[in-house]
Amino acid sequence: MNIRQKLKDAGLKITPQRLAVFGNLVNYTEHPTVDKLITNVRKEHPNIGVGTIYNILEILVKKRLIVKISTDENAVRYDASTEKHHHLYTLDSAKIEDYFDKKLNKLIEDYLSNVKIPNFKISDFRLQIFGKFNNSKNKENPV
Amino acid sequence: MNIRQKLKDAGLKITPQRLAVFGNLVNYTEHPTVDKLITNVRKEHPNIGVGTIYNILEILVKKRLIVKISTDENAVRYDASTEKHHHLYTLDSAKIEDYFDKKLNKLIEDYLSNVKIPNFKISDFRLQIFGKFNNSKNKENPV
DNA sequence: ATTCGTGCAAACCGTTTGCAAGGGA
DNA sequence: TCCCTTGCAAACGGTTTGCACGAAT
Repeated sequence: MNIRQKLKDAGLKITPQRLAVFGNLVNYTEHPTVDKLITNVRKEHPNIGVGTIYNILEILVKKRLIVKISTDENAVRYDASTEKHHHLYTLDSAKIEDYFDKKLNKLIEDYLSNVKIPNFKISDFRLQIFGKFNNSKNKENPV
Repeated sequence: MNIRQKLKDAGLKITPQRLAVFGNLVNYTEHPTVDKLITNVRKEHPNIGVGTIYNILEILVKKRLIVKISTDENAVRYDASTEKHHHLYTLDSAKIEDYFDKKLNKLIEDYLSNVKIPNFKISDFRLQIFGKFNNSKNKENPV
């Protein structure tokens, strides 16, 4: 399903700004900070305001088209991947990449369903994997 | 090992402020925001400055006595637990609790050591478990 | 005496808000 | 047309920085 359709299904008007912001998130597996997102989007839409971008992001989160990612920076990042997955964090948190692994999903899911953490009802989980990339291809992503 | 000793081993001078900040983090498994931490610490040290607290926290991180926790809030949280563990996030992120589970550690560790993510060298991992508490004991923690 | 740590206050920067003008259905 | 969305700019709040004073060795 494409971006326009997702926006429409969510009951949102299709605007160039929303297409740009949403499209930008969808097309990169490295999850930019809002700051970087703004830079990217302004290549096509030089006059887009930061308020607009934050507004769009919040709406997309509310409509569950994207999701906030935890970081230990003072900046939020967003993830437009719909399929369940995990994240690879580089040590300096300069970027966060998706990691898809259905076997891992199931492994953890099965385990957690058995342990039954006392007094805690699990709704979801996500693995943070810390480390670093070691090939040149990933060292510098054009985002 | 107690707090004083850890500070000393790290080559840090022992000051009332550092004891208060570090001690406060150690004694609560719920990881407060800095804002809350300041409130707590000021009960004993009304004149401690925010700069001092941020400064202390940064030093403790650098000395690896505490660790930053990822959140999707616009506020950093810290964790003084030295033993490897995971985190329980409540849906509104109002608090983050520790979750210790050696079997889970090993399960994931074994799995990850086999999958060998291409071009990525893993140094650590941490599971984020989202959900909510459902007993009164945990609903309101006195922190 | 020198170095390190603290308190204070201003600066910084990511994010939020308010409002008038503009654009999609 | 009507309401939703945008651009702009000011406000906000968590964090950082600079600096002079104070404490420890």
